[in-house]
Amino acid sequence: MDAKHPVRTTEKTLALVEELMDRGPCGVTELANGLEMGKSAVHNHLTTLQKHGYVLKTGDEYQLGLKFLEVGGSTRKSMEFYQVAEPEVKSLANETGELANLLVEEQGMGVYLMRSKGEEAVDLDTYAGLRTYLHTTALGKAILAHLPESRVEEIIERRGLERKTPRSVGSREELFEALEGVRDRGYAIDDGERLEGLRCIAAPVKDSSDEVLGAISVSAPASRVSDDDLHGRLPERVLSAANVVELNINY
Amino acid sequence: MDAKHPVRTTEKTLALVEELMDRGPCGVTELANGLEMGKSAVHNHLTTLQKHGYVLKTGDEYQLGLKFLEVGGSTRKSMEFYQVAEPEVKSLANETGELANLLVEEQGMGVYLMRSKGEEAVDLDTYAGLRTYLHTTALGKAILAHLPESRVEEIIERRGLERKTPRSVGSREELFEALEGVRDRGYAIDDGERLEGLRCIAAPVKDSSDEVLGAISVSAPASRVSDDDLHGRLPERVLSAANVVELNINY
DNA sequence: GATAAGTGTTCTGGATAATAGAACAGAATC
DNA sequence: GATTCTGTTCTATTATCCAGAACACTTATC
Repeated sequence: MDAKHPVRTTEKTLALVEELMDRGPCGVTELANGLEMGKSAVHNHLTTLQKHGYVLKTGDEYQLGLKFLEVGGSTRKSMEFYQVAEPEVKSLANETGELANLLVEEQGMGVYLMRSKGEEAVDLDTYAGLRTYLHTTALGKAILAHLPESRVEEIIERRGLERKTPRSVGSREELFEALEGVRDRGYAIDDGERLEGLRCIAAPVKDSSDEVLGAISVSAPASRVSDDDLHGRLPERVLSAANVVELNINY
Repeated sequence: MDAKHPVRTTEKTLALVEELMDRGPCGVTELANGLEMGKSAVHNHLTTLQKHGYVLKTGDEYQLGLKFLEVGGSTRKSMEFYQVAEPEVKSLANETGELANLLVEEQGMGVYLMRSKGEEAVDLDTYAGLRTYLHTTALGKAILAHLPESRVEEIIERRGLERKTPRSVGSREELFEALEGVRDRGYAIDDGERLEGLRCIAAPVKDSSDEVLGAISVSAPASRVSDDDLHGRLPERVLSAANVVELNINY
């Protein structure tokens, strides 16, 4: 699993990229200080990345370029699950008027593949590509509930169970209890755990051999989701969307 | 502009990433042959990228992970132009029922920031992040028409004017003539140049100091776009969308 | 079922290349 | 106009990347 002979130079480049992602546009000296590297080394890495389109220079500042979006967009486009689910998530958003999301698991984390806003949708700070802990969202719990228990244990081991808010899952017992509930109901719920006043309903998408491919959700402000909706109209609609994707994936 | 002291190891990693993007999932030997590198070197680079989430391994095959989408999505999200234009492109798609696009220029190439499909939209093989030559699309011509002539010359020098189809622009004279027309009309047209039977209308978005930020377009099959539409209803709608973005960007 | 040819992975030391540090040029600040 | 910031260039030395060989497997082939 771990690199036996890591390429240290590459690791420095990647650290530089992530530093640039966190800081936004900035100069050579600031990056060199943040990464504890010499200015000349940082400069060499930056000009190399620039040459290949991964970094842009405007004046004396460097920033990430859209080449990452090209590579990322291309990998997303090559995923059958995304291709099939995309139109369904879109109509889910249009029909409910709320925010609809698509999440997959990768290396123990949740990755948003897309989000689609309906007419009235709240504007969360999620975006395509954003990573999230699986145990902190309805989407993540819908996925965890249908992974083998050993995989779930691995993921807890690797990523921990840090509490995002006081109301959220924070222990192994709480999580497994929650996952049991998800399996019983068929869908996962987040009632203000991640964000006060926000309710989410998520359903898993499984392939023909019952392996979970990802999850679909709708997020809406509590003011527009009655307690009846939360266990009636909305889950029905989300489950139906997930079901259509399953049918289209399995031919 | 060019790296004086390029980091060769980083360049090898980037070459590996692009090879992986072109080939899709594949093994160590295939990559090593394609890149003319030793197997052990390729293996070291792959495990390093995997360690940081940029590459995934399934069985004996390696493939790109969604970390690129994270970095790319984050850079896109940090662009004010995208933030402001995104809802407008979406409603342009919904109201016309066709395919709406958003393009920016980067390093002499066009980069699609997003595409939004209306009810009847054709399904082109464009995707967020895709790069295209500027002179081959209506979107690109809308941008070129509002760049300083010296920039346009630089871009021609750097990227050439390769013809995509027999009908498309293929010489400096043709291009500058076309750009003149775009400036006169206020919008750019692609009438089957890029793809037989596909008509596109694109309008530039400029900031308060008249610098072009990008372009918005609608693409539709010729069967649904009359000659009247091509110079009436559609450009009006696209220009209006571009105008709204300009107003919202300049406060 | 034995052999051969494929795969990915590990290991090593010697050739390669990354980088710290100093020096430079230019901008901004005081 | 001196000082202190920038980003950039250069070089020598150190660190490290990588070819090539050997390994453990799996898959073909006869």
